[in-house]
Amino acid sequence: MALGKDYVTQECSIARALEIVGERWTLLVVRDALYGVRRYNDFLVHLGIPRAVLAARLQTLTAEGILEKRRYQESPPRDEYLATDRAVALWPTLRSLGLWGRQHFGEAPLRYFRHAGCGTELGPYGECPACGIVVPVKDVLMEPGPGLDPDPADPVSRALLRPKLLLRPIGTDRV
Amino acid sequence: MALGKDYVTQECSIARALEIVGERWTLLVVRDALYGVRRYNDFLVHLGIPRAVLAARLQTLTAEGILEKRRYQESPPRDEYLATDRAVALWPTLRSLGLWGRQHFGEAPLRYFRHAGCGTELGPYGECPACGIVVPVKDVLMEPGPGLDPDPADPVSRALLRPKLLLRPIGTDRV
DNA sequence: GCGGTTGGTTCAATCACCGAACCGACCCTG
DNA sequence: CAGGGTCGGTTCGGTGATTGAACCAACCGC
Repeated sequence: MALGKDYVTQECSIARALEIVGERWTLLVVRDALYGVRRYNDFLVHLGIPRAVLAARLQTLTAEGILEKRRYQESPPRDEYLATDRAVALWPTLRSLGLWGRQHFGEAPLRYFRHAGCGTELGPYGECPACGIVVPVKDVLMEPGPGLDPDPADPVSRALLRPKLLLRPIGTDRV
Repeated sequence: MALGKDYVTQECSIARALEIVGERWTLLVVRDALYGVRRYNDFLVHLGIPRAVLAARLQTLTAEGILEKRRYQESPPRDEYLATDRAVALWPTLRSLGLWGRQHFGEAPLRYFRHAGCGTELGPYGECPACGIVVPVKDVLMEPGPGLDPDPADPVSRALLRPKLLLRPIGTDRV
């Protein structure tokens, strides 16, 4: 975020956070990372983001320690971007933001998030009402809801139709 | 948010939410509204936002039902912008975002948020650890922390140095 | 040798944001 | 009743970010 003026005058942790994740697309990239998207091309087709912007966001997110660039094969050299603890720590924010969007502007739920251990749907703060604990992100099970297009075009959306644990890499079933 | 391309392809409540509050400055305007800022000029000096951008944000936030424009005096005609339920519903998001910013990128806490009833500092989800309840926004007491500039320039920041309940209008002690 | 995949970079056009100036309605003061 | 101040904007030129399309390079499999 640097558009002539940043939020430096704001003495506020919210402003500090928005300096880093407040740019366009950035929070959606983090969301996808938590959903298990890891590769440049998968982010690209799933988000419909311009390539240059995606490259810039991945770079700043990596520089800020929110994603981690890791080589997963040597020949040809290929890197993937993994969600770090800082990205995982954004889960409550993303969860409450999504809940707000659905309750005030959405219709049918698009995705359900459950406690993988017991199947109970998460409460507003990511807690499991049945178990009385805050569910770790890796134990959150994501399932498609009724509002979701059952036959999306891109393979990443299609992979996300199947129930999956957050942070687990998507199995795109590439051909 | 309309820059040639919006987030319409995203079937996601987070994307829906970001369409509305994802633009630059928007979440800071909502934050200020929760802090008790109500007037155009107070937003202006506190945020340091360009006038045209502020006018645009206030208009869209009003149109989306997040703020409510209300006349508070007739002559000269003056309006104020009040936080609606939709703005209040963003409190968990702002709270967790601010917490994330402080824990990962901040140093000393800038503001404390306490349960007005018992004085206990709020937990990460806006709950009172002592009382075991989620504290309603109007019962949240905001107090300055050690990291805050003790003598800020603008009168709104100065007014926010005193402990105050969220949503209560700031007393700017205007001359 | 050829086409395909992956992960980018470059570039012109467009759009949003910035800062400063201007404006109109109203008030208060002398 | 003229002059200055406040409040809540609008207008406008300049700058910077975003976009979409094109290009590119390394490598693979055939």
